[in-house]
Amino acid sequence: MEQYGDSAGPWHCGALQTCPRCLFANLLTSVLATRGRERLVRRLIRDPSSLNTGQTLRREGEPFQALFMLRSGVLKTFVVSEDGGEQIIDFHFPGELVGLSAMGTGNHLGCTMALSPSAVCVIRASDMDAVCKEYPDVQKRLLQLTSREIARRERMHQLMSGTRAECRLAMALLNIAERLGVIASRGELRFQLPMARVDLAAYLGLTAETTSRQLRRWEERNWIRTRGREFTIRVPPALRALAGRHSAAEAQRQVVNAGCQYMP
Amino acid sequence: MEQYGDSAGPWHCGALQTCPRCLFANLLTSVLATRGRERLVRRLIRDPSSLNTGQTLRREGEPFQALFMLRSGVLKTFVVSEDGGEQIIDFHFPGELVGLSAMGTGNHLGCTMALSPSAVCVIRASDMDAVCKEYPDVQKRLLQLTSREIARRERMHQLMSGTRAECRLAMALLNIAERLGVIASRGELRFQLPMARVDLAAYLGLTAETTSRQLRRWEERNWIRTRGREFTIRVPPALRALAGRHSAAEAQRQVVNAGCQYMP
DNA sequence: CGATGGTTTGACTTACCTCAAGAACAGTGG
DNA sequence: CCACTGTTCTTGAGGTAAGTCAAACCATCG
Repeated sequence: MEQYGDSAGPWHCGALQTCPRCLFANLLTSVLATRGRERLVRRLIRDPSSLNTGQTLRREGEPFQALFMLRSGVLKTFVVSEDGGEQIIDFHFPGELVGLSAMGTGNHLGCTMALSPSAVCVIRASDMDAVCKEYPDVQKRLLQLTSREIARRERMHQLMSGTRAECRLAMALLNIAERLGVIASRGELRFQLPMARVDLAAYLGLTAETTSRQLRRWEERNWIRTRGREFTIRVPPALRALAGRHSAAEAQRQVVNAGCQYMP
Repeated sequence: MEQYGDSAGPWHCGALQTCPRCLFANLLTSVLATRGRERLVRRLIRDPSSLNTGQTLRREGEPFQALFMLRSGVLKTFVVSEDGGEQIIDFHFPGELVGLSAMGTGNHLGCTMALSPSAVCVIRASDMDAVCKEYPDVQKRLLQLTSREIARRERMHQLMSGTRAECRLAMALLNIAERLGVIASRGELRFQLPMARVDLAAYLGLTAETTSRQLRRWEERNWIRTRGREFTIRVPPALRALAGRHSAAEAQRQVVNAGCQYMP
């Protein structure tokens, strides 16, 4: 594995250096030989740059001009409703591509802001276009990623349509841990919650109070441990059970009795 | 405008005939000359086919093998949770592409079922792959559509994170009317609700009872008129107001004071 | 040190869910 | 055509989870 920049976390890497986990891993993997990739990266990443906490990456309604690959830090995308309340559409974690939803419509739905000091690679739309035209495989990979984003949002919808606050919160915490790349040690998941409770609540369609109370209830049961934003999920299976493992292959087979006529 | 097949609705068209509103409009528009398009369509649409109410197009977890373009009818995609309850991920309306979310992961998240007699164009993944390789512009268009799907889901998330049942329902009804292609006559929107109340409720994370009660409340105020599945939105602006027009450009500007450093 | 913004906690209210029973409706078969 | 069954939709009564308002608490930072 290549050498990273200084120690701002596992995802952080030097300015114009090759970036195996971010861009390479997600966009160019198995597309080109190493030599070609490096050249391509130089062409795509024009302005590797950084944001301070609270700085915005883009505003609502702005025209789509670039994709962003988040290297380090965490972002949130939100819209502000008439009454002034924020509705959080999504969080963004290191290694994720930001702005995919704006490619189609041509402008951004919400405002994206840094929740912590963050570094992004800026991939201009025009550059991306040119590269895609030249290397169809890159475009195909981009299509795959975009499709996967829909799948992620579909699962999110599933989560949100579960009425109970418990479920939403449980699932959200597990999801965040996963996207942070947290690895279990002795069965526990330890991580820093990257956003304020209010944000987490707004994301889930809850209030900060309910969130807080729910967390305390779990803490009493020793399922989790919180100290400020320091989180430990001590019994991940408990939360997973709450989140409602929606596989249910058997139950489904009982309900759906009609045959599928296209997929033999 | 070209001649359609028999009168199964505005979207319905003959079997292997050119299909200006469905596939052409969405996937091949402004890509190729008319001659080329027709040939391409023949290559892509292998099995135009139909489903009866209750038949499934695909099951949960099945591998991705084809995209579907819905010509007529309405579909729902859902997963069944452990307790046996359906969670509805999405509805699909004529002219829409079904299965985009499975391209990336390689298999389908939920089960897709017809809510009314439906007709679909089947576009095999292998065919699509080949055509995309040959015509990069087609792939680009597909990417755009996929991206737009994310945007749609993001708005959906926004809707779901609004806690109130009122908002969700209002927004959902307007959304359905829009996707059905309903045009206002004398300011009113009349249409057949294509799904059962239970389904609508499951989609929104509500119960059928709350849905029913909410509708009655609106009916008392003369905002809507329902007779079974026959719907009339008599005062669309009223519902739109409830749905919470989340533009709020001014409010946003107050909240977000940090400058945007990438988009001049 | 006080100011600030995030977090917790409490008391109260309300919106929504649950359960249960009718009412409307469609399809079926006599 | 009319009882039938089953399904969907409505309506009601009652309980509970989650929202609201308000105050106390707790870090962080100037």
